[in-house]
Amino acid sequence: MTGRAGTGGHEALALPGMPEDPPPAKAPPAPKRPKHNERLPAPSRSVAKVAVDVSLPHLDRTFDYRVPVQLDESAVVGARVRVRFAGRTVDGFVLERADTSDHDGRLGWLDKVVSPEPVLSPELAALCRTVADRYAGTLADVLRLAVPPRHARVEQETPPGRPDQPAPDEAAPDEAAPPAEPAPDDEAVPDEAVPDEAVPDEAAPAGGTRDDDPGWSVYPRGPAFLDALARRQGAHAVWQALPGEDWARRLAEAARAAIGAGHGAVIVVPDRRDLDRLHAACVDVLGEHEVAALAADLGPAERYRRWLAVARGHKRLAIGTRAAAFAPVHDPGLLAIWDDGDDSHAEPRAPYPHARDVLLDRAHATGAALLVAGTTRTAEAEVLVRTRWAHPVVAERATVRARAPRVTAIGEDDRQLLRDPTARAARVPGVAFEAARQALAAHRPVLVQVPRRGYLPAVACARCREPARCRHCHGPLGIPAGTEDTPSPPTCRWCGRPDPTYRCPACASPRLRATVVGSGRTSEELGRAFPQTVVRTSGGGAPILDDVPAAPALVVATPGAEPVAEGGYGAALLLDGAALLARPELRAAEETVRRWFAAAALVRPAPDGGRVVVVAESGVPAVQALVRWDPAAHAGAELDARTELGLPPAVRMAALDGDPDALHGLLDVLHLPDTGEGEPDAEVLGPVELPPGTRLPGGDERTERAERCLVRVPRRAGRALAAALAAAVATRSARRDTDPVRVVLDPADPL
DNA sequence: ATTCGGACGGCC
DNA sequence: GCCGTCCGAATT
Repeated sequence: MTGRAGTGGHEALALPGMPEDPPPAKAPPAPKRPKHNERLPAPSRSVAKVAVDVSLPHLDRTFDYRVPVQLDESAVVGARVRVRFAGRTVDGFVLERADTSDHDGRLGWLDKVVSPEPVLSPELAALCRTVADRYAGTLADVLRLAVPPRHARVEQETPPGRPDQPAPDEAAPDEAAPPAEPAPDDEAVPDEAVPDEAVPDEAAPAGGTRDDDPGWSVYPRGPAFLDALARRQGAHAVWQALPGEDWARRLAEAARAAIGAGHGAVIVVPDRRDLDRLHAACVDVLGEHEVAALAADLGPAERYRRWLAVARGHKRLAIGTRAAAFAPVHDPGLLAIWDDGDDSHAEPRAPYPHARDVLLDRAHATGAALLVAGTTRTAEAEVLVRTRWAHPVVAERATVRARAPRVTAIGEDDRQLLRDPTARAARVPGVAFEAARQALAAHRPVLVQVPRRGYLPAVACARCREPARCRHCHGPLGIPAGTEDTPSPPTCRWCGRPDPTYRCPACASPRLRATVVGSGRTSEELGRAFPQTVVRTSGGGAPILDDVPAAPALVVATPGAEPVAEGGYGAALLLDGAALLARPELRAAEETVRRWFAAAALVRPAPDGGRVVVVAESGVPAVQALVRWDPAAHAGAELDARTELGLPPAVRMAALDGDPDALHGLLDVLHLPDTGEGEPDAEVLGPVELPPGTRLPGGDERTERAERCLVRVPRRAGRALAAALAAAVATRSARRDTDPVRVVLDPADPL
């Protein structure tokens, strides 16, 4: 009220001299704002539905703003804008223009169009929404992963309508690109998928061979897959590349099939090294002007420049590391991922999407073909095959036998039986020395794959093999780098305390042995055994080599850093397999197989003398898979084992990490999906303690006690689980229960 | 009667 | 998350 006595408040409204339509109560006829400050709404479609850059789970929806006439032209769908939100100015994207709003209250004005560049197409927005939902995350978080930061100068370099290369059909296919069917919620991707007529079982009508891509003809379904690409039939394939395969070229050829038919293509690889190789192949097959290589380490300007070229339709093939799964390729006909078992395909930022699953969702939404490729097959890819959502593209056994090296397994027992003096003295058994000797004699390089980096990183009891653990914090003991003459005492890798008087708690032996031996010592050992031979080291601290010449050399490499050898390696030695397989992780076997095959695939075929020696018991399935070169069978066995144990991907899981109170708070408001069909749809496992020092997102300080709960549901309930978790997280966030709980769906390693 | 502050709801 | 509002308790 004003200075007047309050008793007559209501009558005051009736007093003469008031404005016709006064704002309620407070009515001093204050000096009017001048007219030029007023904003008028755009004549039509004056409502903009905006995705605001606010990652609060309970605010994960669009908000409507009034478009002023001045911004009518520039506030296009997909444009970056600035709006007032909760009293602050925030960034956002226009998702839609509409005539009306569902919002009852007054709409705020769209403050500013940062740029009229339509960076967030409806297709990309829909994909991000789907990914957010699948991972129980927010759209804002996914948009930050999918759309790189703007670089204004780059945007100005080339006007949007003027591609530097003639871009045929620039306008038409863009508009013709919209998603096929909006996926009904319950029959989405392979959880519940129905088989489709993706790749015909017979070879294509044209015959078994495409003269332009003879490389794919080695695989019985290969040519049919390329034909399906050319016809945009939405083929889904799981491809196991043969040893020695020029996979990069095959992928480039697949992209050419899609692009030749007027569509786009996306290919995702694990790292920069693979990207460089793929880029060279794509330029070779398709020419420079079609290819955009997207990598996170380019720097903001170059990153945005290339991304923009894709978004504007100037480049139809986007290749890159995991974020490229979102690359705004128009009308994609092919979506491919190479080596989907590599853990760098998993995004480390919330909501932790995996590139393979992003592409899967995208294939579903757009009707594009999906190609999940690798030398080996993951259990996840096996699910696609087994549900008949995807067809396997694999070579016949005879072809495999002709291309694969000969594999010999040497177990610990074998070593002792052989009474091999070298074997007892060193980690490298005599059979391996012999294979290496032969290869070097044939003037071929020898690949020596050593796990992890460093020098004796982990140790165990020499008598009973019990892993040596810190007496203080139970972290793993390791031996820091030192010299052979003056060895350092074992030291905890978590807390850093040395323990010079270690005794095994199980058997009291003071003696220790290495369980994982780094490349340094192996290099020394082999160097001594072949004194006249050059030793090259790749990875594990040393620079990574891309390739090595066809000349005698010992090439010591860590997994993922194996150089390609010109003409192939004469032999490969895979050391310390037992230690790899013995790890407790869910993916220990799968990962070991993946590393072994990656190295062995670089070796010459058996008929040309190529040999692989793997130090591991020959009876274990992983070794069998390598000996028989049957990665698909191993994936099948792996999936069977996980089905038996109720582990992903046979089931869907969510990991919930947080301090005990926060976890309880979340579980209290979590309504787990339950269809009431007898068996329980969801199980909560745990909580278990997480290792000390586990960082939680948003946790300012190190949480004292971090625990993990696992929620397990049948695959068909995966979406419902994500929805339930998203709702629970939203409830908590609306209540300002802000203690961090990290929700990870399909965690790489739930154990 | 007036001021201050913490809780809570809404955010277009 | 942050702002604004509302209400109760402390303060004048």
